[in-house]
Amino acid sequence: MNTHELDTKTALIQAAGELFAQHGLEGTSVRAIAEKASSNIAAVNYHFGSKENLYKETLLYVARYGETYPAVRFWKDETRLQTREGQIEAIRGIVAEKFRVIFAENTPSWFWPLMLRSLLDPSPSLAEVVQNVFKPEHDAITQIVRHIKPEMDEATAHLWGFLLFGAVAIYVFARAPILMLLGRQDYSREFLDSVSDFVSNALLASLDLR
Amino acid sequence: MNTHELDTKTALIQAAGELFAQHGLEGTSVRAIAEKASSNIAAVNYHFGSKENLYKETLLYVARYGETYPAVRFWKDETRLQTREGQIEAIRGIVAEKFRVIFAENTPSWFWPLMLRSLLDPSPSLAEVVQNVFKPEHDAITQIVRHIKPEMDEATAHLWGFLLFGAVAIYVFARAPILMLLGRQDYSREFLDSVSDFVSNALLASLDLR
DNA sequence: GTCTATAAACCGATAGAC
DNA sequence: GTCTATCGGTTTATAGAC
Repeated sequence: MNTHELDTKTALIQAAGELFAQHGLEGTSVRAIAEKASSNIAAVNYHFGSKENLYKETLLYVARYGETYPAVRFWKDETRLQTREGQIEAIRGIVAEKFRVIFAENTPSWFWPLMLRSLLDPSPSLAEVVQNVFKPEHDAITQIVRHIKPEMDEATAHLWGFLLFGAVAIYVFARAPILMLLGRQDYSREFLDSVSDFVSNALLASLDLR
Repeated sequence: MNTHELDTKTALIQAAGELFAQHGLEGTSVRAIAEKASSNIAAVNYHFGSKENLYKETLLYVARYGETYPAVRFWKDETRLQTREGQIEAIRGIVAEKFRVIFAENTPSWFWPLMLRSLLDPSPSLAEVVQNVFKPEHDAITQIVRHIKPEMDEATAHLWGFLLFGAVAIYVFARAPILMLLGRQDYSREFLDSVSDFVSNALLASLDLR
């Protein structure tokens, strides 16, 4: 696989990812992808076999280059979770890094809308995405929460993980309605910082950590 | 408009709603809608003018028959919010009713997936949906929260509303992944009750109401 | 590997019979 | 109001030239 071929494949994945994020798998045509990637309609089938396979590759691409597993890292360094201050720092750090990575300047804006859309769409790739992208981080979060509150049962720890997920994800998949309700044009850096702070505080309060 | 015509229109809306929820506007064909509604491909254009217009009608149908504005009701009956117990009851009641209505037996399972998908899709109907379906409830929630905590500024009250929205919506749009992570086949009544309880407690904790 | 041309199927919308 | 037939356009996928 030479450089040129890699360039074409990457260009197709990036063009496709952006279009899939906006219009979904079924709403995006191979022609539109080829045109956006400055390629031709035969290239998609040559490099990926089919549109469905290219869709799966765009999801794997996001999992590879947009990965954010802050809870996994905090859980590996368990010693920092021994003190109350360390626990607070961990929760704040996890939330802050999620917002920071998801809305970073150099994170393509289609990464997470595509990820969340893939959760809503019935697709054969869904199980793979959940297993590789969401399960490791979710598992680490439940472990951390049960470490902080040993009396919490496993079922409740799962719900806490979903609360964190929902509190962050809403700003991705309901971006347009949120901006409408706030009368804003876009999320500013200051706004995202205040959201991260607010979400951290709410999650800490639910753990009796202040 | 006779009964038969009403039947056909309703059948088309219900068939279309289910397909739009699964495959989106662009992923659903007029032929598939007509077949599912046991009608013919000319019926959609005869009754609704276009596929886009039928899409808009399915959203209005959900807004009409699936409406759940518990916060609006609680805010209208402001006297119940004077005591601490009344405030706790209000928050619990709002959360419980949202889960109850969204996952009710007689609520078609496509109602809220379609609603949430419409937030993610760039569509001319989005502004109308936000204005008619989400804004009234969101406004009531911010009012109630600011009544409970008068020192909270308006921006933070908005964030609290989004926290509530995200905490509930995650169980709609990430239903499949959540079931995978829990190793379940479906949400049970007991599970949804425990989720409603957990979310209420977390939201109350963030307001220092226990 | 890249591209044009094209095949075969499908799309939304509509005309016209009943 | 319902339905079939059909128009004009687009879709994915592929064959074959370079």
